[in-house]
Amino acid sequence: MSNYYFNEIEAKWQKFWAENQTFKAENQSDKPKYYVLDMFPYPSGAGLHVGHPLGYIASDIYARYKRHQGFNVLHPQGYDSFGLPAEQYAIQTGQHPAKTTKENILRYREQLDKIGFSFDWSREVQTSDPTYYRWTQWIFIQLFESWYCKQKEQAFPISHLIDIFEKEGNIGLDAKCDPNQSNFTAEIWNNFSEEKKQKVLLNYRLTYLAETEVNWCPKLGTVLANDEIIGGVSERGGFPVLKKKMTQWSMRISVYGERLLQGLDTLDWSESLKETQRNWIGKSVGAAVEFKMVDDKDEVKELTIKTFTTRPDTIFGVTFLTLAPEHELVDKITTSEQRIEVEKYITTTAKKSERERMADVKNITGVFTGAYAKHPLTKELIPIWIGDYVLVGYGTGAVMAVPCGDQRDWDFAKHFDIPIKNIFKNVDISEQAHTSKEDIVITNSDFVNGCSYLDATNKVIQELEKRYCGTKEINYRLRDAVFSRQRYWGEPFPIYYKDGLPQIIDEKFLPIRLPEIEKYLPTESGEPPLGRASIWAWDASENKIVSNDLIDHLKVFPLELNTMPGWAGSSWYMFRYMDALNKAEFSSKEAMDYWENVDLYIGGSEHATGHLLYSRFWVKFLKDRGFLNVDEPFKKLINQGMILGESAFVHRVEAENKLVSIGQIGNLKTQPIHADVSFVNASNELDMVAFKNWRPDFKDAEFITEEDGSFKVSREVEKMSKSKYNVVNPDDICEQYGADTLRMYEMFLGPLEQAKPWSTAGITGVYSFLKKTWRLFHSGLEDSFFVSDQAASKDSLKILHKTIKKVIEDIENFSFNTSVSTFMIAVNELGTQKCNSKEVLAPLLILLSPYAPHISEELWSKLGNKESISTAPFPKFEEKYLIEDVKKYPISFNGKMRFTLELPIDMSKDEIEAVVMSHEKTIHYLEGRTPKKVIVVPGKIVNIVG
RNA sequence: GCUGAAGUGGUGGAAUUGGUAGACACGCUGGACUUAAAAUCCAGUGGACAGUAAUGUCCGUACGGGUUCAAGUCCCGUCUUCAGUACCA
Repeated sequence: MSNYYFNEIEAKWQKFWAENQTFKAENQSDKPKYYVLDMFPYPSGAGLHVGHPLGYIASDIYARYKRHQGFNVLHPQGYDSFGLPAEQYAIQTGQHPAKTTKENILRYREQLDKIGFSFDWSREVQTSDPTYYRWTQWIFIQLFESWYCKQKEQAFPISHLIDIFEKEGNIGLDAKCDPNQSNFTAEIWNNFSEEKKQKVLLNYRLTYLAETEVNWCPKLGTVLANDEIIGGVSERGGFPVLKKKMTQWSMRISVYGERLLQGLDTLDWSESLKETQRNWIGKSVGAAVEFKMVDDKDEVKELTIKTFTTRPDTIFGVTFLTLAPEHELVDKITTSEQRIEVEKYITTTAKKSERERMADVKNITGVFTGAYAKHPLTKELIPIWIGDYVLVGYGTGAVMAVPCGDQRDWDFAKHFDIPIKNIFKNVDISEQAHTSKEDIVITNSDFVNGCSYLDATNKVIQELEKRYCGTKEINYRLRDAVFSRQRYWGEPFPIYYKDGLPQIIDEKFLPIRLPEIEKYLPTESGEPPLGRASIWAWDASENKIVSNDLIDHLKVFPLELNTMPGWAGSSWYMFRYMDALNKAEFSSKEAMDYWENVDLYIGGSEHATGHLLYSRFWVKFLKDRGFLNVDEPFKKLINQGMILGESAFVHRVEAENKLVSIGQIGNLKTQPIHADVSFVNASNELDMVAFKNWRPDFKDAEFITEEDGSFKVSREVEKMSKSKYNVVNPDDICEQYGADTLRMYEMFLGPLEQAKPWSTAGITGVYSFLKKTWRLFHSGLEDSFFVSDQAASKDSLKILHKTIKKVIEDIENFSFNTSVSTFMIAVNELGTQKCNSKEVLAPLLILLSPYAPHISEELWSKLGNKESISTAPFPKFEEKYLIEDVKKYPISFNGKMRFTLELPIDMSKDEIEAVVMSHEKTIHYLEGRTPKKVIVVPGKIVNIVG
């Protein structure tokens, strides 16, 4: 074989790697470990397009590089195979989601295999596989059986909590729980009924059942977590989302808020991603301030309004309070005169959807309750209003309004003609509020007059605490995560109900398998799809019922009918890969002690507030409970940018069956119509016949072409998607140019983290590079394989070591795009030199092999090697090959390079000085500079650059 | 609004600690081979001006300033684009 027949080569080596298990990782090794992970894909029906493998190629290059460097590398792959699309498809077609999922996975695997990844497939996981979700259910049980001790900042087993209750009650206990939990003594606890005890414990468990206001998406028939909603509509499908009260499982992630925030500082993630998580956690430091209610006789009632503020320093500027319309005290405090108006206001706001409320931001609405509260420091009477700019879900649902220091309070006060009190010295607040905290001097404010923001804040909090009407408080925006979905294709909960209270199904019955149902829709009575199943916990593989207690979920004990959300399975999969076949544990201690956590994680940034936050939460929890030994799952994270598609548009003359080439449009009014990109060549010319066959409705259309007879389309960069007909399939590229070309071209497209459009046009550059590489190993005359054993020339060794240096730097910095250029330069130069020395060509192959593994393996074996190139040690860079006898010292005057001095490399500082002196300039060394960099002062400064 | 990232030829993008901007590739132009096309190979390719030419001079990294012998790179200000997020008190 003398030509570069990439198809044969690639098939051959892919088979070789699979048969020899070349990339199988061992859980024990003398080598240092390295764990490279990709975010595992959801196997969608559309298959992979060229954008999907981008991150996988990058991680594969890194994994292969680390193997060459002598690491024991874990580089697994699997599938996040529970999810909505398979279920929507099931609803439409009646096909079981398990079947579609299996087919999609097979298709994915086929496509992935063609690209030549070095995955260890023996560790594959699928989240929808019962042997996997058995452990997802197990983790859920551990969460249910745990509570969070605030004092120790750690989760503990619920049995400890019961001990504490029995001995001390919950008074003085610093635990994170439902804020409405009241206090009890040990005696009271011990006298509680079993049912009451269970209810109390539910308020402490890390996963709990609660009636919460949830984001209900009627079109999808399920609730959504906050991060699954983008701009008021569902992330999947873009359907409207409403607020609805439902009893749901929740995860008490909020108790981990501070640790999730602190942990970010230890991670090697991009600043923007960390910032996104910080914003999502949304820590704000301030004070809780209590305002006591007064009636007409000025007596303090037992009603207290608790507000949260980040600006305690402005407390003397309070001129009113605003409550959220849904605030529980609204009803109690409203005076009879104001009642009708208040109720009217509440009904109108309740009718508004989240979206309308967001769109309505500029419209100021609100109503006076008629009630007053007493200012905790001045004792003045403060009117209480309600307004929908205050959200019930944030802080306490009530704000102390300081119109001089907050723009929304200012707008509200102006609108309703409420007085505005200025407490800032020399600041004009007639046109807008003064919201800056910097350089302010507080005035008009009793004991904090003349103070800065910081002084005033501290003094006010001190005073509030002394008077028992306020404390320093920290608020987080992070909400507990809703964990129930009213869907079929997800993990069933290991839960049944007894007297309306949730009970854990014993571990020995896990996994609780998904039951078979006839239709994947909610029941007629509105229960989730699982309500259609009467027989549960049926082990199809063993063909028996796993637990007699659970035969019939209606008659014996009702089972939980919700399923877990998509992020359940993906929150811990990185640990399953370490020990994927373990039947006794989710992963063995030995395996986890060895692999620890993911050293490099590559995936899209769209998971910033979902997966990447939830998995950190679960890992911290599992660590607390001693099931894990690491605090963070992903040490280093890289977000690969999206590869966009270049859509093609055919222009149709409005209201006519005429298609016009873009050069002929002129003044015609046209509509763009998506054309499949495969009908368009690099010069934007459309294959008219193919287009007509593809869209029979344009069979008789008239084509107005350019003068040369071609028909041109317009182009636009869009997200790659089936509906835009701009999908480029990696299989086609592999077929036409080979996987090695695809891999290198995807890297060459641009920096890994940037979004960039795919353009098949440029691929020939990379392809011809690989052909040139191939030819480097062949003699020109007979075109046969020929590599010489003779020593390499100095020049070619120099090229090799320049390349080694650059490639190592590039891989370490994830600048794979510039590496490709480096290879191209090296191969061109070696070609020019007619270098065929094994001394240079063999190391070059190893350098290339992470990028283009197939061609490297083939040429490597032709060099006479029996072992796979993937075990060869990476070439070491040696400075000596780059050192020349003569070094060039360009000399600049006034910033312009004037001439170059060529001096022996081993010249000392003094000798260089002498030479420069002889150039009739006055010379002066700057202290601390190396001899290579000489600063000379001849009246003007001259600089020699080495 | 806030937070983060970025702005360099026709295009994607290179450029250690400030040191000859535009590497490499696409595209384009010209040439070789070919009946022709494709493929392949070779040369040229930021702009302006001068010169028959080799070449030379000037201008150029979003815009306006500044520091420096020297700025794509450092500092100040402005604009634009992208991403995330938002009545968050």
